[in-house]
Amino acid sequence: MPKNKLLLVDGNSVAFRAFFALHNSLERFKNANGLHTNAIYAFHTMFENVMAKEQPTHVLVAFDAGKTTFRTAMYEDYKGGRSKTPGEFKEQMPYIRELINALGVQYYELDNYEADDIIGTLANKVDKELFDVVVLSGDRDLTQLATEHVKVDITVKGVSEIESYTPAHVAEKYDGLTPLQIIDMKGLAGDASDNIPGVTKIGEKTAIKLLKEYGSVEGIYEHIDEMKKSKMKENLINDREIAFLSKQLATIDVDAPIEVDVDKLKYEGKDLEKLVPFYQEMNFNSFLDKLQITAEPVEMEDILFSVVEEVTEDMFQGDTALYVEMMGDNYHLEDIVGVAWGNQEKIYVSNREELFESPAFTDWLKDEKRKKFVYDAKRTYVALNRYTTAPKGIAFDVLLAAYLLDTNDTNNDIAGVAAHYGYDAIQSDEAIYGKGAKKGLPADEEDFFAHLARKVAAITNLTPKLTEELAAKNQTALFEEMELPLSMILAEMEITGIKVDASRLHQMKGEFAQRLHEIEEKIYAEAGENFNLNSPKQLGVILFEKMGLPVIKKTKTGYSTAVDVLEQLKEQAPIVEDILTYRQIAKIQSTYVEGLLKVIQGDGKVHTRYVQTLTQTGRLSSVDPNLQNIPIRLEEGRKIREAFVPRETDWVIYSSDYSQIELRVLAHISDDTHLKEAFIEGQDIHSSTAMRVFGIEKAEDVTPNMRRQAKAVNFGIVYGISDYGLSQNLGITRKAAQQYIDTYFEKYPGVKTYMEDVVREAKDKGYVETLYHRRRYLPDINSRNFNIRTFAERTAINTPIQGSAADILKIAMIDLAKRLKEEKLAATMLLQVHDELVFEVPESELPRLDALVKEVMEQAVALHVPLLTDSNWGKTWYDAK
DNA sequence: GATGTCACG
DNA sequence: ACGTACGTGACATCT
Repeated sequence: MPKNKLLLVDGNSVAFRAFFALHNSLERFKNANGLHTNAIYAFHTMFENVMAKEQPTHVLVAFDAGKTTFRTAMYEDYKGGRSKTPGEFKEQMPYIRELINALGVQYYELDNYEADDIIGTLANKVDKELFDVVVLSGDRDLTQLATEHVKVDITVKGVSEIESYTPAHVAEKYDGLTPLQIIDMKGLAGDASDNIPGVTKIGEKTAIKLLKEYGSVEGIYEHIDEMKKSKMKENLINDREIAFLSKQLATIDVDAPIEVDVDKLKYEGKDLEKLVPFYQEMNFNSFLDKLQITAEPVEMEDILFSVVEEVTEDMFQGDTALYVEMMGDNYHLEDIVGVAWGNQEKIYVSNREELFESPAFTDWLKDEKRKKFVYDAKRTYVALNRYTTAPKGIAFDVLLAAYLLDTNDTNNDIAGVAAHYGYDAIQSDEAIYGKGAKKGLPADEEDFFAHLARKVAAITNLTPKLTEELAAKNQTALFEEMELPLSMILAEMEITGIKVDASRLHQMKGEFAQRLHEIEEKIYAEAGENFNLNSPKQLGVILFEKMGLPVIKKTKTGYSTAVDVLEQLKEQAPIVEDILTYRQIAKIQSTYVEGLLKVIQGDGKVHTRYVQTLTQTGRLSSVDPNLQNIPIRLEEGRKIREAFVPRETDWVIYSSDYSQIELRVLAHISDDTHLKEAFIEGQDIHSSTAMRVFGIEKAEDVTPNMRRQAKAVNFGIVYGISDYGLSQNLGITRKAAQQYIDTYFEKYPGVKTYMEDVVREAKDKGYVETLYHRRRYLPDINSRNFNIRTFAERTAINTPIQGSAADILKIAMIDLAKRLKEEKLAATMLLQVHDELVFEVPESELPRLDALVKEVMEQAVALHVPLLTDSNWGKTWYDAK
């Protein structure tokens, strides 16, 4: 029979260590009620680490009972002189007990005794034949307990570093001492942290020397007469009583009157019923997520549902939750493996293709009046559109709502979102389907159906909850009038896709391959050897070791070879220029030419996916392929745009973008007189800034260089400026950059006030908002760590600007989709690139589209300054410039 | 899976 | 004194 293992944890000292392990993140660890949670969090991590490492069969956490113990009775100054325990720590102790309880572990305390004594007694008492013992503490005093069957783990640093004390390790560390002699050592040398006095002038070193000769405190005093006359001997004689008292104080009582039945300490696993709500209360979302994944197959209550044989109309009564399952991310291509729908009364599940043909089902999908609640409307829409018909009447999207409520908390599956809102009758997809190569449908079809049914139940449960939360945060309109309608428009844009001229790309591929080959050969010749040009590591060795170029910047792992570094080196070695060219072409070749070719579908188009629930600011992102970062700045790359063409030959690509939308938004929110004036009068904004910052009277006296610098300042303002950032960007000194900033704020006091106000508000409320109540929480805004805090401050400044600009474009898109339909234009909206919309349009419709787009975009919202757009068109996206 | 680099707004 | 511009995604390399 394998031996049992008993883990004994010194609750107070581990908690105390935990508190200080994450002390510099104190302000980041706060739950919704303002409770600090750093010690709870770190305690949890430390405890789980040891549990995983030791795999004990039995566990107990011991706590100190109170202020007075038998030791204070002996020596009233015991543990005296300690600085007061911080309030931020004390408030967490009750929750640590609650956590231990939820982790399925018992704790124990005993009047008059410290945790040490409980641990010592239990370690001493258990049957050594049946049990090994592991002690976890933050206090080295406990090392005296180490024996052949008791190992003492002491937390050393951070949350994960532990030092294990066995008798052998003690001997090694203390020059041959046994664990029990540690007590004698404390008797002689004392212990400042517990305020144990010890003998005058004797420290650890001397104590060890004495103990090696005489064995123990008692041994020393038995032979004290034999010692030669010395100051030390005198001290020993004078402090005899103190020595014995100190030893007694340092001795852990291994025979305390405790009433713990070791058999009752058997570890039976976590108590999920307590742990899930505890994590929720503490906002420990990462632990919550992990729980979904690693939790033993939770015994879920059975869920009632019907597997549909034949679809009938009565299956679609009233408001209904709908879920469409696919095994992969790309809903443009993935097979639908199952569909479930229902409400409180009844849930239906089906994996039969006939479903999509059945009129009862398709009529319901097409009926706008019969409301559908879903998780991820766009995904649902695109998939169903492909199999049968586009669903109408989608009235709620749990994923989208969760994202709006807290942008930090999504990208989870339903189970993650559900757990966050206190609903746990569902497991994660990973738990049911597995992950990586092993991902697939469960062996038992019944498990799969039950999982789908639970998703429908979760959506049903969460819809009213999240609706209420949105209202509480004043986000109902944002959700109902902006994000949800937009998701349908995005779905249509994705489905439409944009045509890509593969032959053009193939042609470019050949040309670039040729050029790359030539540059490569040249570089190898210059370097005198062949190496992997794509490896920054190998390139670093060539440039900075072999060729001896000066190291300008380092990364975590070695030399930096980024553009700004190479730019500074190109004077010194011709190879550098070639490397820059190589990098530029290689990027275009791999990411754009080859990358795009890989994702062209059978219809000759690419169908991106806009991720609507990801960014912290409200922007969209685009994946698979990313069509929001197609090259434009450099001519070489810009050519890629020649491959983006309209779907019909007599059509053109039309593009319209907002001019300076972020600075206009800033002018609006800050209400700064001069900034507003510049836009109202239609001035060139960067020149206007240059005039004010450099004190120029006439516009024609602004040099291109001044304008360039002013442009950088304007960018900096939007990003939450810092002297360092601006100096890097402009290649000027920090002092000069600071001078620019100071002058800017002097000339634009409204902007300065806005920045101060928004940061103060963020510190106050913990979040910032856009014009349309999109919210971003900034938990770091009050951090004591300079870097973390200032980063949050810059974010507080930038987010309302970037986010409101995103709001405006979203509104324009919704208005435009509506108008295009009303005006019965054939023109189609294809892409959104943050401040730009791209369409394809029959040439004959161009004038009408141009007028409409301009009108709608410029009138999308009314700001204190005008909104302006620039538009262009041509045979390809490249030509729409 | 993390890291460095580089494409976009 | 601290060491940064804001927001993204894809690719190649290396652990």
